[in-house]
Amino acid sequence: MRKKEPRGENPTAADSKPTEKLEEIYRVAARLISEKSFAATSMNDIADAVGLTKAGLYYYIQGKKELLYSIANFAMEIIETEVFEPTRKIQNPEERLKKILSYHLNSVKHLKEIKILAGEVDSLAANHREQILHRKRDYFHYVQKTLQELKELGRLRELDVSIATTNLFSVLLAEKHWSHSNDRPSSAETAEETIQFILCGLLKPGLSSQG
Amino acid sequence: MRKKEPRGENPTAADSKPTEKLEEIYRVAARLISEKSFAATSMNDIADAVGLTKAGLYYYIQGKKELLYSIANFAMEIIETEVFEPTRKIQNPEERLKKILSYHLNSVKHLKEIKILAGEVDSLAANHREQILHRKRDYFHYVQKTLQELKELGRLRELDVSIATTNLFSVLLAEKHWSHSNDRPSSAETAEETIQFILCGLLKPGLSSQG
DNA sequence: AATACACTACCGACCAGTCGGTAGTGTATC
DNA sequence: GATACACTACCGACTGGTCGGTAGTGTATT
Repeated sequence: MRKKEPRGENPTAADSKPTEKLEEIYRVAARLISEKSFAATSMNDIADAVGLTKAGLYYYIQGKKELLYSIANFAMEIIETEVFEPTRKIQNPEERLKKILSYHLNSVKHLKEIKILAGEVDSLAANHREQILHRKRDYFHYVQKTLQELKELGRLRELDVSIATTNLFSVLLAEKHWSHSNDRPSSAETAEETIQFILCGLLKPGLSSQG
Repeated sequence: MRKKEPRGENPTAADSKPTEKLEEIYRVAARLISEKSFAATSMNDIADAVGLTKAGLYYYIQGKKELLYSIANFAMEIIETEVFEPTRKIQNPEERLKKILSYHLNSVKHLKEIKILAGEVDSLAANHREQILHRKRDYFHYVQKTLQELKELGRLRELDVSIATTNLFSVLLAEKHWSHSNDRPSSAETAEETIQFILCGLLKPGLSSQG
């Protein structure tokens, strides 16, 4: 049973560098899946959107669930390189938290892929799901640890760190699905307001070193 | 062309429960749809879950989209009777806001149906979608108006009322889909912490009349 | 000639929805 | 009390269509 890979790549490095077309497929599929849902998005939809037939699309990918898994991994890598890596060395937990929020909301241009991470994990095959869940847990605990440090410094108001982290993620990951299709292009100002909303919900007032 | 309605509407019966099965269908379908998604939930899934065949299920409902529409209306009615109606007469906007949050998070036992309201509206037929969106808009504006009143009283921190309302809804509607299946039964304490999180994110510190 | 890329044509499984039928219950007539 | 009809609450079997996925073929470049 051979896998058909578009590149005759080293079988030990399973999915290390995707081609240009493959990245386009990931990007387009992520957009479609996040707009509808995984189940509501057909392979024909994706194929049409990237200018291929379904069979042509299957030249690049192994299956629908494998495509979802690739997108999820892609999204986790974005989080790790654009949020986790640039903030992990910051000593001051308050500054670290601010950077985490800022990078997550501003720098990351791939919120659609991340939205998939949040909502479609259980469409994955069991082993892949476990893998993605593990990486998600790691990120959650990284933020939670930052809040814990803040609490130990007395900067946090009286609250449960676990619940607080959950609430933080609620705002970070929220699609704005209630208000009328308010297509204000989630600007830097909006992000800044959202960051302030989260910070004020967590930190004690008056102590912040305003930046 | 007659509609086939299961309700025999017996006027003599003092204790009639003709829509019992239909309500069970709504409840079960809402659970399934909120756990998977509308597209991923088949009519056979729903039929099995209520102990019918698909044909038997179709005795009670008109179609898949119509079922979704019924659930959405059911959820909107819950919001209106359990959140909107009990709070609309409260004069003090801060107290009104607190009650809105509290009723939404605590009293409402139908968060799954409401989650469908938030996420699956565009699976509806066009006319039904417009109707539901209108009712959602009304609720959004009701909360937004409360924040506007608070702003005019100087109780709100420096923020855009529209963005703030969106952030508020983000927390209210969030499914906790990031952290590991943390099945702490979303208790009253969790709700109270979430309410405090929202309030602190919105209101100026120190002015609140602590209750 | 070999490889990469893309197509047409098709498959079995499953989907939403329909149709004809029927067991059980009530109820009015003989 | 037996017959007749009406109505509720379902079911088995089916249809047209779409799904994910595949086999086999063509073509352009190397």
